[in-house]
Amino acid sequence: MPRTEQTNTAERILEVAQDLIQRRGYNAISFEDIAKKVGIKKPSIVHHYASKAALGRAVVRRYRSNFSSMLDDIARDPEKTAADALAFYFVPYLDFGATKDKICLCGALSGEFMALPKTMQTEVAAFFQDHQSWLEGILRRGRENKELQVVDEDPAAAAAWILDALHGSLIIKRATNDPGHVQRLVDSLKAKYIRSSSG
Amino acid sequence: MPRTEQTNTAERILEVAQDLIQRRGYNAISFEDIAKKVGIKKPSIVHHYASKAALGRAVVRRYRSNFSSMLDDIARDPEKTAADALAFYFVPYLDFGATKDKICLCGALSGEFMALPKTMQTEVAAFFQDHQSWLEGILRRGRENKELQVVDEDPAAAAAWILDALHGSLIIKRATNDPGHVQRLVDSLKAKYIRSSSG
DNA sequence: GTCTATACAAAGATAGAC
DNA sequence: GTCTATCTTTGTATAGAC
Repeated sequence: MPRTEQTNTAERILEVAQDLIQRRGYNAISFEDIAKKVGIKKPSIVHHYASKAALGRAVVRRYRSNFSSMLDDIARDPEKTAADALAFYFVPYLDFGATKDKICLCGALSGEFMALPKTMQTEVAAFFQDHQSWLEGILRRGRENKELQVVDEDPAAAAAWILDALHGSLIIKRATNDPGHVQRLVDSLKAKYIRSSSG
Repeated sequence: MPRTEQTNTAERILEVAQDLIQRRGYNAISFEDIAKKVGIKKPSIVHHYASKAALGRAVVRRYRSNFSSMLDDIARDPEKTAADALAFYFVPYLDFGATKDKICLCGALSGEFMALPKTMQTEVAAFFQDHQSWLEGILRRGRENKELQVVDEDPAAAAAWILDALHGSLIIKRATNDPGHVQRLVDSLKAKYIRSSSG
């Protein structure tokens, strides 16, 4: 009856669904799985999200939006150098890397991309494009400022390379059960792009 | 009745199943999908592979084995330099990259890794470990021979980086429908590691 | 080795009471 | 907004004829 509790159900469904997709993918999970974790019954989910596709789309959209807000905050912060921004960008990947069985939501969905509803495909594509653009902007700024070491490289190519490597590292760290995998990649990336204070 | 025809059915099932998984993942496909493409009925598949998990495992095992044979042939060929071997390694990725909706089998399976049968997980993990070891060996040889530019880098770290980037590039090229994505990454990798003949 | 027929469980989704 | 009950389809798998 308290209205505040009820409004949160839609949000809790999104959180649980996201967590499950990051672990197991989209086609392997069901309303039943989600309902159990939220502590409700299957039809209650349908009340909030008309279909599994609609729920899936809402999950990716929210994830993408949250990520973008964070990235924009960093990019706009006048106290942050391009090197700071790049280092901050790595943090969520390091966080996923530190878990045993979670990866980026959109990385998880990419394996079964062609078996995803069209509306979800659109959101996943937009996620990667957001990140490509953002990274490209940071690298370009860092090259002009000399805050980053982007010398013989096209910023667009470097951005794609970084994005490819980070997402690849997540799927491989989980498949090979290698806890240090992502950390080692990020160390390499930092060594390459971020001018070290000791050198 | 001709025995030669019948023996091939098991093989054709593997080929079709692999193709479907590379496009849509494991949990999104069914015996029905496979049977239709092979031109048989569902129960005929079960005759060759006792369960979906058994079929899935056979698909990955065969893929891994074929890939490894190719890699070993290249590595053992005395006429091939480390640079040749690395360039050859990129070819299958470029081939996947040239398709609209196919990626590496093990990359496709990695998104839903935790929702895979244990026996499949083992094969997928072994695939990535095979490739890590092989790349590491080639890079180490190339560094000693001076056939490759691996200077300030640990060969193990460089191998992981290359593997991460290639698999990441496949999932992102498909999600963003970017036909040149993998080619651009491979160009970057070649520029970095393979001493160009013109410079 | 392939088929028809069928068992059985799980999935997404709907109807309607509370 | 949540529930029970149910519909319908699809999935994996089995039984047994040919």
